[in-house]
Amino acid sequence: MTPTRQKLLTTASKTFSKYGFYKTSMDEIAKSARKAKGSLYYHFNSKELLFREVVLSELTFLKQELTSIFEDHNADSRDIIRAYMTKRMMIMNISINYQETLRPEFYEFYEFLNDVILEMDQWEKQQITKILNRGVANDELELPGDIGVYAEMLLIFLKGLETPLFLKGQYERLIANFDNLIGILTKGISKI
Amino acid sequence: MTPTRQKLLTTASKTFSKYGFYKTSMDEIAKSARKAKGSLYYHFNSKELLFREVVLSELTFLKQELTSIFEDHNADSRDIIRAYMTKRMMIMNISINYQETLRPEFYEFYEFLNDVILEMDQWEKQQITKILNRGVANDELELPGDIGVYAEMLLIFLKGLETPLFLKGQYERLIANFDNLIGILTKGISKI
DNA sequence: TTTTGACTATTTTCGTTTATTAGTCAAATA
DNA sequence: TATTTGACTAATAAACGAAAATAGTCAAAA
Repeated sequence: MTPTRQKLLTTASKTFSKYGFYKTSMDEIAKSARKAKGSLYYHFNSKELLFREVVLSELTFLKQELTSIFEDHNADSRDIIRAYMTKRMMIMNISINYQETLRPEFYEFYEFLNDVILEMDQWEKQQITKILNRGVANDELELPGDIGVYAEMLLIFLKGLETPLFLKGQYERLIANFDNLIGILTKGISKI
Repeated sequence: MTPTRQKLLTTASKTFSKYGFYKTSMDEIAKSARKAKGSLYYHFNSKELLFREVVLSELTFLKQELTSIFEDHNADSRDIIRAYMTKRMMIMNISINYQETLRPEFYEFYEFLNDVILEMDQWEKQQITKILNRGVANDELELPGDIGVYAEMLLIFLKGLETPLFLKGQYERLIANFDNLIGILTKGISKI
């Protein structure tokens, strides 16, 4: 990662998060970064690919933060799940460019990001499955049937909350109660 | 409810659900119903008020259907909650005009329906609170703290699922697993 | 009291011009 | 060779006035 590329990427991220993908021009990004537009196209082949990198970097950061949570092998499964969910929502709340991809606009915008989102979904499903499996192995959780399905369900639940929390700006208001809901949910799968 | 008014209302509902609020004209509705446009304005003062009536009738139907569920006083609380949630999603899946109000479009469309939606939310919160209270009284549920807050959380959860299920058209694919998720949730609050 | 359709006022669409923006490339730089 | 530059072109979007469509009105009729 050269300094120029880094500079362009962070400037792009800031500008996109301020004006959104469609209201941001490549000229504007280049100018803000004090670089020529040619450099922008040398490093990122198109506007879509640039935005892709920006969203990808937000998701990469999210993954890092989440990974640190389930690496704590001493914690109780229920606590790990709780921490995972809370942290996930906390980071997503500041991932402004990811949030833009949630808008179900008219003509299926952001289709070029489908694979990025899909990859993240699969990653998350994997991690949650890991946590659940560990919990069952430790005799802390009770999950009859396919554990993968439970992981998928939890993910749907989390993703379902994204619209009310981030697009309708209710994160601040609801996050306090969110703990409550997670409490119920984790109690439902807890053996103890 | 005169026959003309009824005819206009059902025609409006059909047309709106086919083309959406903005792509449907009042002329089109009047013509489809084989009535003069003046009649449309005699019964409903504006296009917005007409759409309001249409959505209201969908929500009224939903209320009726849901009411029949928690009137069964012999059923176990957990089963009632499960039935409530499943039926709610089933009816909403066919409430096309309500679904249109879920789209968070650019300029805060459908603001004129805010009070209708708010009223429905309050009604639902009330009903869920009732069910939970009964469950606690019957010693079937365990809910320390404010029961109203739990009801609100359940509602947020249900409303959070509306976007993935209806706007992203995943209802058919996910409804099977939905039961699973409700199972976990209700187990979390179950005493038995 | 309800229904009608011709009528007006307001919005939206359309076609054209103008301006902006995405993307290219040969030359310069390191 | 790898990177950076900015003038350049092609594609897209904004601006705008004219034409069409649509929301809403109203006097007459049923």
